[in-house]
Amino acid sequence: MKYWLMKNEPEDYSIDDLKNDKTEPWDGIRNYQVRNMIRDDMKKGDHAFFYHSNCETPGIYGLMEICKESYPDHTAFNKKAKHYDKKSNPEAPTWLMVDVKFKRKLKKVISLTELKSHKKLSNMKVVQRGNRLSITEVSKQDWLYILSLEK
DNA sequence: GCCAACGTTGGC
DNA sequence: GCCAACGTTGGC
Repeated sequence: MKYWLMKNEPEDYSIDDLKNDKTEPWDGIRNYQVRNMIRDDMKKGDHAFFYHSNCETPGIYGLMEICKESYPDHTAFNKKAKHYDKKSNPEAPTWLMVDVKFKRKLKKVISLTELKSHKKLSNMKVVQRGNRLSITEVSKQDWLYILSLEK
């Protein structure tokens, strides 16, 4: 079982949207590193943090679970979709997505500022300068440590 | 809204 | 295959 941190802009889709929808395809991944990760390493039942990026308080807002392993991201073929990719061929899809299931919101938001203030978490990708991957793996140790900050 | 960091594109 | 130009991400 692995643990992940998945970023999204709340303006686009937030933890509250996921709470309403229960499950949702995590589409729009257009980065090869991230695609390879979800294709090769992400399994049904893995746990993930829902991270809000590009907003007033970037940070971890909730917990979710991977409920469907990677499959073609059809939004890549939709000219009207935000992340349409004209080079992607439906016969051999370049881009993949997984489905996520809402678990719960955190009792309190663990902001990026707070994450950065903990030396123990300095190995996390999300606190490192210049990190632009929208999905990163979180160690079990860090996962548990972050959950302990919720209290 | 600015801009640093980094990925991608494409000319050569 | 190099690398400059360009686009995107995302914190601030």
